[in-house]
Amino acid sequence: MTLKVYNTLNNRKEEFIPRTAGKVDMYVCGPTTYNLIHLGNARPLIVFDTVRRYLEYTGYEVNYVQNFTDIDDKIINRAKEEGMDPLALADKYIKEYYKDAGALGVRPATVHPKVSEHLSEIIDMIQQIIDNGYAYEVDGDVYFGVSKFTGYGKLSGRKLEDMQAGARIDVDERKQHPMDFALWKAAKPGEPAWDSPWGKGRPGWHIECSAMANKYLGIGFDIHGGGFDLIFPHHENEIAQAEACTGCGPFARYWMHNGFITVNEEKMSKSLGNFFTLREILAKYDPEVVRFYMLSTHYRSPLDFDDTKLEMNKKSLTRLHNALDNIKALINGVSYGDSDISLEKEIKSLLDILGKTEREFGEAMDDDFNTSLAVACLFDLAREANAFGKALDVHAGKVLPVTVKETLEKVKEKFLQLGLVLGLFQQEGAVPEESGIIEKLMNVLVEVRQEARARKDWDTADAIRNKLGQIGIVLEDTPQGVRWKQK
RNA sequence: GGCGGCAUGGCCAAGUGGCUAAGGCAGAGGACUGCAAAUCCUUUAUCCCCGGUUCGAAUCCGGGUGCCGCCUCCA
Repeated sequence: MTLKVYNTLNNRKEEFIPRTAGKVDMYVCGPTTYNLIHLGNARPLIVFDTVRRYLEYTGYEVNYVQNFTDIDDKIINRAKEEGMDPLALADKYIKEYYKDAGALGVRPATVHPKVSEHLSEIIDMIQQIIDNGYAYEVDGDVYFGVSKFTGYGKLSGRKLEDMQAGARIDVDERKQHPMDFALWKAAKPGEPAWDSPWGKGRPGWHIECSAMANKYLGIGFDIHGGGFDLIFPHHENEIAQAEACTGCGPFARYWMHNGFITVNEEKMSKSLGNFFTLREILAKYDPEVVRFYMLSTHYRSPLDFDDTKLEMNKKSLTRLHNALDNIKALINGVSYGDSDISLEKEIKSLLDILGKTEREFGEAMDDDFNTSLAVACLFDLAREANAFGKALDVHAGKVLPVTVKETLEKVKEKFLQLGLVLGLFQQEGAVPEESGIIEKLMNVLVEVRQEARARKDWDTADAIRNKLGQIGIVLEDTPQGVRWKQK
């Protein structure tokens, strides 16, 4: 099994070979923290968190760097509106970011560097680029001269000549080439500013990632990720800066880009009125559903978001949870010991399926992180496990061989393990609180209902079940006894 | 205008040359159940259109149609 990764740099799937055996260094562009993160921000978080989890699952040690852009025009404008200090505003939304990411089951990166804490690295890098002849200063601004960097356009597959023709921006006459971009912006009155060899100012947008990736991972690190829209100009510029500074390349070896999220088939944007913060979605849906939804499509494909699909995915996920619940109920609700019931054939068959699931799951993920297929593997296992449970039903009430329990434990473990690679089932281990009082109350209700059923008093039995149903508690009568769960 | 992507059953979505085109949701039928729930079994596709390459194509090539994205801050 070898991992293949689609590399935007060459527009094809390539075998993944890390620069250091057993280790992966990856950098993912993080949010500009001027607001709560929106739906679109959530996708790369989930995608690259899953990439990281899978790499770790296959034995790599992953060094994961994700920046926070806490110095930026949008932050400055927003801060002005709210009468806040820009850095304080950024800091506030960094805290909110952690809440949202955490809810989605996204683990914190190994390092979360902030622009505001890396000014000296950034300034040093800009100076080096100037010294190397790739950048020039004009009135306190510093621009990168794209025509001097021969590799410009290699990531996005664009040629400078073509871009010139299509440029729609007002060209700053001080630029040597219309596509030149700012490494350093001179401060206007009232803006946050830092001292530099070119006077007071702040970094341009692209330089931060080059500088921080370089600091924490060094030139030639393994994976650089982000959204499709960042290919140009952001990532193209990152490459130009880093390689112009160090004089060598490649800056990063594998470039991965996740597809966009659309809402009702249109790009999400404030002007179209289909802009959603993650918070708004999480108010209506379990974060696990959102995560599952995003992983149900390959990361490079566009994904359309709407309530109908969310609802569909919620039901799909429930099927997986039900399978897990069914397995657990069999483990806990059946007596095991010496038994003359033979289930060797069923056990062997289930164990074969288990091995097959694990293998196919790996093959799916090895193929450029095909989470859609990987999820299908979980559904296949769920069906087989349920069928196994079905086979046990005919022996309800009898003592079953311990090997059955051991098999079920293995299935449960593998199910949870593979689910966790996708970041699912993270709540499974959660300990129920409430000092067990709800548990006790439910036992009383179930007992009363069972007594009613014993004397065929269906009206009473059904009334209890229906009324519980109205408050979101589902009762299920199974061969192994009564089960209840919250909907 | 330049560049790139996509088009698979009612819906979502894998599959990129060859056994019966994964999986999920919804629908239909059956089993189980006092009735349910959960679950299992069965069932639903001429892979956008037209040409071509090939013994053989959803899958490769050409053309067409439709949709989307990037080129400007954007995940």
